[in-house]
Amino acid sequence: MKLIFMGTPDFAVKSLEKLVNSSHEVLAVVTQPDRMRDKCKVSFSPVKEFALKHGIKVLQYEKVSKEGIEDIVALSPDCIITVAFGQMLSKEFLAIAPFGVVNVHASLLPKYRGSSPIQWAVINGEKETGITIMKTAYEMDSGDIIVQKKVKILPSETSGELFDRLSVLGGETLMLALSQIEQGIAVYTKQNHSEMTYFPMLKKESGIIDFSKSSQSIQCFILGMTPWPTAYTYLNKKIIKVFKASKADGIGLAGEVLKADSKNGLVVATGDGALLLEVIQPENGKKMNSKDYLLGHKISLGEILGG
RNA sequence: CGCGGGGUAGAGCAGUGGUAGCUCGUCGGGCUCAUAACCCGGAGGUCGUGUGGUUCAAGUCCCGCCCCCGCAA
Repeated sequence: MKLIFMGTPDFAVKSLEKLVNSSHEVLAVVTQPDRMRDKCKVSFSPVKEFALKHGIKVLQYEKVSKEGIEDIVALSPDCIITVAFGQMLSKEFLAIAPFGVVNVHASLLPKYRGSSPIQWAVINGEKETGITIMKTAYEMDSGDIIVQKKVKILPSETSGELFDRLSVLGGETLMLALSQIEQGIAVYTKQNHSEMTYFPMLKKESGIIDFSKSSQSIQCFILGMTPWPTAYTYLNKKIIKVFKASKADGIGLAGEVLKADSKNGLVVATGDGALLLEVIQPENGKKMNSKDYLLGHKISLGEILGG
């Protein structure tokens, strides 16, 4: 089939890679404008990087549903694929291709609608999640399901690690769905909308740790926020990122520093016990073990993290 | 040319223009039934880089370059 691929981050690249190495023809790639800056250089989105490397035409619009419609229609694709694209599509746009717009979503719909399904699944301590391939409908993540695959979430798996696994599975599952569509044997199953859950897009500020919660849920929170947007707290008004924590003994006010020395590491009280913050990153510092951090920084006991 | 912090011992950090320091680790010794404990002693640095500038004197001030990081996207 003749396809147009729309996506932006690394997650989408795996699917694009599958398509490029298949019998399908990728007419063009649509990705977000190059507004991402890294240091002094302008860096392209991962999807754009990949497309350029493989000589695929790249199109970029602030709103593809408005500015891009004519270009897309002119290419007359059989089907349009979206993977973590980051723009809402108009009804008019959804009707361009004969087979419509097919989306790869990283959750078991109708659960975890929204743009950060992987992180939220980890944050909520889910045991499993998956990939859903659906035909995009106007309402966010509400389209009919074509194929769905489950995966287990491993204990102490971070969002980043799960991202990697799901991006591969996403590509494979997409291929399966496309071949079904091509052969005309695809079954479109309506979602049970009464069971739907929706979680908002994560922002930088979403990463602040609430130490009044249970140790368990804070651990899930940290895993879910890693590597982005990153769980963090404040110490002396400076941000301290937390990458890894394990349960420890102790009790105190939420966020209270119970231990802080290079032998024990940094132990902080939570709502139902305490956590040892193992791997942290101070502002302007590298990621390091909290024990190393404490060799050069003194934290007095009883200090409250956060706020 | 987006804003900002930083590169000093194996690790993490101090260091007001004037002998290079602290905590931990490490090595040796001591005390212990014993120790991640305690005591004594030692090793380990051309202070990111430049046959750069200022100075009687630069880790410290100025200039260039390299690298790391935070914020913002």
